[in-house]
Amino acid sequence: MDYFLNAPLIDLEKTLLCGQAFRWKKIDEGLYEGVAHNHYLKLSQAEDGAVLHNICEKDIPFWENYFDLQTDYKKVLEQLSQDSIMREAIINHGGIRLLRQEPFETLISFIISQNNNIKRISGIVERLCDEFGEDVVSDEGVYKAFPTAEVLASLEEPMLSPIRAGFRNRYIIDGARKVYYGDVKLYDLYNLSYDGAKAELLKITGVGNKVADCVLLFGFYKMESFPEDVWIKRVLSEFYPKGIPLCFKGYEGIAQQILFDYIRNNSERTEKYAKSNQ
DNA sequence: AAACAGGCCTAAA
DNA sequence: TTTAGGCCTGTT
Repeated sequence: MDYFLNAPLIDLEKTLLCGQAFRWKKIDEGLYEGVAHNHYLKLSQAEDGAVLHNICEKDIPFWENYFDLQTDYKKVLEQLSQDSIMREAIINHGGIRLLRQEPFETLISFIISQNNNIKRISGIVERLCDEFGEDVVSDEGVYKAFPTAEVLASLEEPMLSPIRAGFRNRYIIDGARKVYYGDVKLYDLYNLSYDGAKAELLKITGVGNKVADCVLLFGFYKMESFPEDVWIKRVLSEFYPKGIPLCFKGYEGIAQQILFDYIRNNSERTEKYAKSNQ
């Protein structure tokens, strides 16, 4: 069945391709496909929503959660709009929704993301899945799931060389092993505070402040996480030298995504930072 | 060709 | 505790 996902304001192009997730592909105008949490999906942009093509009825709750339907984006944007710079950013970049991603996939993906660009990150993730992921069979064909911690924990560094992640290979293996052997109880982090969960993630070699914040935001939906990468640092120094406004409170992560896209794309005020690579 | 990419590790003060 | 240099690979 095709299912209309009621997601007010959603912009699939931005939501799926802005760099919060790395397994979605644009296959035609307004049409995308990808794999998330072992579920394949093809979907297309609609007015205030998306059409999920040929899905099982039992998967509806899964996708509603993945696309963060429990968050009222109209209300959130109204709150964020109390800030004038954000109000301007929202005009063209307010259609981004946070995706509620799988924690282990998020962890490894953002380990890979460091000192890297979205295009290459996507390529590395794709090769990682092709090499080590299990099959996900769909009506459209056979796709690959993101590899499990168990599989990645069993690898030695040279075995990862085909994915061309370079110096990140040892980080990937360290992360997988710490998760698989319970040194970091990844799936308990849902129940910890932001600070507590972050301290756990920082035990992993290759996970620093920024990667941890991304994992907390995209993998554990801790909305107060505000990952500060080089782009956001430009936003902060240019627009918010005294810190981010109070009206971001509770939704710092959504604000971050909007500002990230704002400074990288289509912003007259920020075109001096024209992105070189994507 | 040289710099840079949604950073982090390590060594050294 | 903070800071500089280096890092795989790929692109411009």
